[in-house]
Amino acid sequence: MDRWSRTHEALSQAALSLFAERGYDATGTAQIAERAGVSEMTLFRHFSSKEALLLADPFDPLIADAVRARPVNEQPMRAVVEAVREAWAGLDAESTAALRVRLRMVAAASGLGGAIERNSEETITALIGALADRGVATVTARVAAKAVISGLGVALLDWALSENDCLGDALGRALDVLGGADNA
Amino acid sequence: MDRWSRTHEALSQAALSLFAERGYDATGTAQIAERAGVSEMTLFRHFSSKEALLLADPFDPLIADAVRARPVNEQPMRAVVEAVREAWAGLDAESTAALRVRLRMVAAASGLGGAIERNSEETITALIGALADRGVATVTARVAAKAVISGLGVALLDWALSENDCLGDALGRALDVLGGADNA
DNA sequence: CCTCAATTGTTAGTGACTAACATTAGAGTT
DNA sequence: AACTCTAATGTTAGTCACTAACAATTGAGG
Repeated sequence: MDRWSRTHEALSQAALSLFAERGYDATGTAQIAERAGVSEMTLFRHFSSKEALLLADPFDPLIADAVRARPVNEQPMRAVVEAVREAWAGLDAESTAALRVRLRMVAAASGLGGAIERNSEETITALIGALADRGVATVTARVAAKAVISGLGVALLDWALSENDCLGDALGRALDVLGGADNA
Repeated sequence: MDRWSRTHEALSQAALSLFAERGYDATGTAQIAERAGVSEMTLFRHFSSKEALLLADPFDPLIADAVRARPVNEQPMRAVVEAVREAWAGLDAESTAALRVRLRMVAAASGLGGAIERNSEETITALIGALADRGVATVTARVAAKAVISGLGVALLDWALSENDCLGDALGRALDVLGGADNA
């Protein structure tokens, strides 16, 4: 663990604890830097924005590999949907709980609409690449990737706010909708 | 045309002309207010943000009505997709050209990713309402509406940057993908 | 011990956006 | 024409995320 990783971790910890205590909006970047024992400038060298401290890409880039494993002649939307379904199947209880905490903060904060997609750029890019490998046109790939991730973001927020719902079920329902299933 | 509408129009005009001259990023809200002959405070009373000056809801709320006109047992995604297709069919050449200009500014500016969806909240809300009237679950409705609008935003940006492409064709291809067609 | 590059600190600033309160314009009434 | 009352605007002073330029420091390898 080099110096960079240490401060990176310290900043993340400081941010999450402060967000939990006072809420996202009421927490300033200066306070986060102070608790991490670091200057504010350093904070922005490690995280491009304040919201990046809360949403450090919870989505997994292994989704792209799952897309590549789908049947070649499958429709783009369905391929992405099924890939996401498989990729999210193996998520332990601990990560799930942590994700829920983070997403609840997103929901509680004002002005964080679309924050999930904004911080899923890497995942979207990976998805586009995987679809391109299947011979899908670039525009088509971008449309499908963005649509699925955006829809998924809505479902994730809804799940995080609900109390007794299983993540797998919530995602499954959303993916059914996105894939064109007949959910009325 | 009352006073409110006049300043509203003046602000919109001032903003668009300045964006065209110096670009979005290089234009400050103070300059816009000055050219409109108005204080900066008034600007924010008329437009909730700087980007709202560029993206004053180009999407039509009549999309919701088109959803209501779709067959009741149609899948949510397909219903929304087809409704959008119909709603955008009647768009004159002038509006199309103006839309292209605006979207090119969006593409040129930095930090305006997701700006389209952010300013389509009303359309999304309307879509959700229309889907709810069909008996679709609220989560399902939100997922479908958000996914379609997000995917559509990507297609719109791509169309705006391309030179010789017909808007109807571009939208049609995107909607096919979103609806689950077999576009490889 | 020295060097050099990576990492961090300092300072000063920009620009979008907000709050509280004073001021004006303008349509309707008498 | 004077009067009123509300919508609309102005003023001031501020907050806060984020950036640029440059100086200082840490730490690993020679």
